Amino acid sequence: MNKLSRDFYMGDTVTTARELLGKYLVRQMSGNMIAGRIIETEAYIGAIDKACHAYNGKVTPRTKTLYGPPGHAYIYFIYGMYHCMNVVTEPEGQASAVLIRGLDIVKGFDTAAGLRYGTVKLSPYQIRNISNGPGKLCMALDLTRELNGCDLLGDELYITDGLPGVDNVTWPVKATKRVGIDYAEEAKDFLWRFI
DNA sequence: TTCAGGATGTACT
DNA sequence: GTACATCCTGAAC
Repeated sequence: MNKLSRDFYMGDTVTTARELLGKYLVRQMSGNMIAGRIIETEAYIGAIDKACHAYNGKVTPRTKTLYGPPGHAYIYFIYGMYHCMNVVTEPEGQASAVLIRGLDIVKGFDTAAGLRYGTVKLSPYQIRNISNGPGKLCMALDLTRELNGCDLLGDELYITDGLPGVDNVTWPVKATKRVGIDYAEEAKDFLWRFI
């Protein structure tokens, strides 16, 4: 397993979004580790994307991280109760990021279940829904604003191209329209969502 | 199995 | 005051 390098995040955001599929998001906590395969992403590019919080050079306390150097986590609070996690891409000064929308938990399932539901005994319905959405995966991995701006080349939260004992899986990549952003007008039609 | 409605903090008008 | 990169619950098919 190798951590993805800073260079990986430096390039084009849409390309990075596609390449993040199948990679592993790893969360290290005291004594516990949770890892999940990335199965769904979306690209957000501040300069030209009305859906992005930082569209047209907007800077707010919330979006500040987006302008920072690549390879950092941008975690924000939405709808009053949920978090979403992005990976900051492109060089410092470019407000671009890849939203992680879906994960397949491959390590530390019980720990993730405890964080998300408060129990390790889950119904099939709960197992299916443990991390198949941006808000859900943040609950399962305990991603909060505490980790906003966290360096993905550090030890607490990072992304690798493989894990010991876990087979890499590949499957056809689909590019689709993004969801939940109808207000963004023409930007909602960009094929920037990858499954 | 799908659907409508509510919860709720932050940022922007 | 309004809208938001969401999810869960409960009700109807």
